[in-house]
Amino acid sequence: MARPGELERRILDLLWARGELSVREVRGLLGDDLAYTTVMTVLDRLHAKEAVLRRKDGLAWRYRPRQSKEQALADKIVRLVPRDLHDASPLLEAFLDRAEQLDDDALDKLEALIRSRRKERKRC
Amino acid sequence: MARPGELERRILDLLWARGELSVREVRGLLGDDLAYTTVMTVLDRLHAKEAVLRRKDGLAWRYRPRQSKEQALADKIVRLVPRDLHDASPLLEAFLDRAEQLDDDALDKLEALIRSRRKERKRC
DNA sequence: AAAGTCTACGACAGCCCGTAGTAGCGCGCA
DNA sequence: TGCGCGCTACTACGGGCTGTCGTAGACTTT
Repeated sequence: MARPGELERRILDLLWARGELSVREVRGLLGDDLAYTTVMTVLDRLHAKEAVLRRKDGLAWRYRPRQSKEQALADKIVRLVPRDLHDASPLLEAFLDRAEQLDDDALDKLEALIRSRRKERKRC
Repeated sequence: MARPGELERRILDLLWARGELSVREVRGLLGDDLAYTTVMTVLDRLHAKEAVLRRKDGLAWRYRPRQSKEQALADKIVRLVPRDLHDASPLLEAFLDRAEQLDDDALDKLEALIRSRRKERKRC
């Protein structure tokens, strides 16, 4: 086994890439020769954790992500950040570090977001 | 038990607050009535994971964080964010959306980072 | 009715973490 | 000089999470 959670992550990635998949489809896309029930179990657990939604399609369930990859990631990060964090810059730098591709457009958008954030804050 | 890792986190927080502590000191500051060896085991595991450094002081070890709280957080985030993240704006948007903790100060810093990003970009 | 497809449920192993006991080592004190 | 105290190293156990799968039953299709 690689790091724990690896299989769950790979399956989630497939769902993010494809939108909605059945157990059989996920199993095929994974390519490893996992047992059908292995994939089913993982999807079932993801559903129990409310990481994915599912909908009946005939006999079978079809699974889809509950939230976008970005939202999921942002949630994880928010859960990681302690409320008493005093200096946020290392955190923000870590973000921007990862984002080589931030073009001017994206930077504009972010600034706009910050401004609207400020306004909102003032109102409350 | 609360969430797994809880005790480790509390102990790390103590080290970040106090700088350097012995097992006995940590145990006292925790306040729970944990066995001495419980605290020792956790510190030992943190050391094995290289989350803390230690130095002999007479018979005993004294433990201190390997990195600042902010750096540790940034590292965790970097590990969480995939390297193939092409467009960071959705993520940052999602983050700004979720992060009620971000105070004005943090927003200022983010703006400053964006500005310096812009400048850097122009230069290249 | 038989064969195939799905699901629900149970199971087991391995890792991580909280929690703790035991054994042994070194130092200072009676 | 030997004893007790403090500290460490090692071992252990239980519970939760994850990867992995088997079995049993239900429904569909042929």
